[in-house]
Amino acid sequence: MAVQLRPAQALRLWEAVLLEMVRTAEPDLSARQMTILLTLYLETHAHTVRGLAERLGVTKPVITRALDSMGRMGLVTRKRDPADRRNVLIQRTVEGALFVERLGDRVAKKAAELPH
Amino acid sequence: MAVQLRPAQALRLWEAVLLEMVRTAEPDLSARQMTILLTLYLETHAHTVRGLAERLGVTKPVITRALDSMGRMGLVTRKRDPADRRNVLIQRTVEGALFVERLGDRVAKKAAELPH
DNA sequence: TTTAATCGGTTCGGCTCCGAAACAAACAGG
DNA sequence: CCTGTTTGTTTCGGAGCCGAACCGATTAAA
Repeated sequence: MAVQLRPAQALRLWEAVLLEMVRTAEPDLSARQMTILLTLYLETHAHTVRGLAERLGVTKPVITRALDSMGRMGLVTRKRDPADRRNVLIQRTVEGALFVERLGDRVAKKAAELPH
Repeated sequence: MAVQLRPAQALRLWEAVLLEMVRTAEPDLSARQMTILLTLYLETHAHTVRGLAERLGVTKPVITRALDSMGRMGLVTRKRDPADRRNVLIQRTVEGALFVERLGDRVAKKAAELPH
């Protein structure tokens, strides 16, 4: 069964989750950083800087800087591709996986609490 | 009937909507700005700068600047409170309402397209 | 009336981010 | 080799945001 979510409910859900994010402001991720993080943890194949830049429709430095800051937060790691040493493969971390998992739980919880 | 959304589905939904936002990047709103906008359009009572600052847990200049930029985008307007002229009441605009409405439709559409 | 409190806005130095361009390293083909 | 391409990073000037502190206007209290 597909997920039934009316536009008004969607907005309430979006606001509730955003408000909790802004208020707690743990690792404060921008929309771009959050998109990169979710892409990394939901699309399981290997990811490169170039691939992420194309997917998001941004330039390469944006990805490099986002990976820098998320790396400082411990959410991702980088490794040279041994097969083609020009490439950098972005790798997941335990901390990053936990962060994404908490986000999923948070959204699901807010959805369950929505008025009918 | 409450909204049923598993954590894995929630993450897919979040990623899909964020990706579309980043790629189109129309009015590019930060998490704080988006939260303010949704608060204004979902909580129908009158809003002041101070009230919004408390709700989001941020300082007043943050709200002032967010309202400045959203005002330039045509998403909100400000008006002095005639009853207490120290207050500034934030007002909705047609353009802002349309923006919020599009967001709701977008999230609902992505939710309906989610795999089971 | 004078003093204090409240409200939104502005100033300030510091920090982050932006994209275009230049760059170094690594491959590919002749 | 040597030339050209690809990949990720760095540099650069410019723009925007940050919170603490301060400011001017307004209201409330003494």
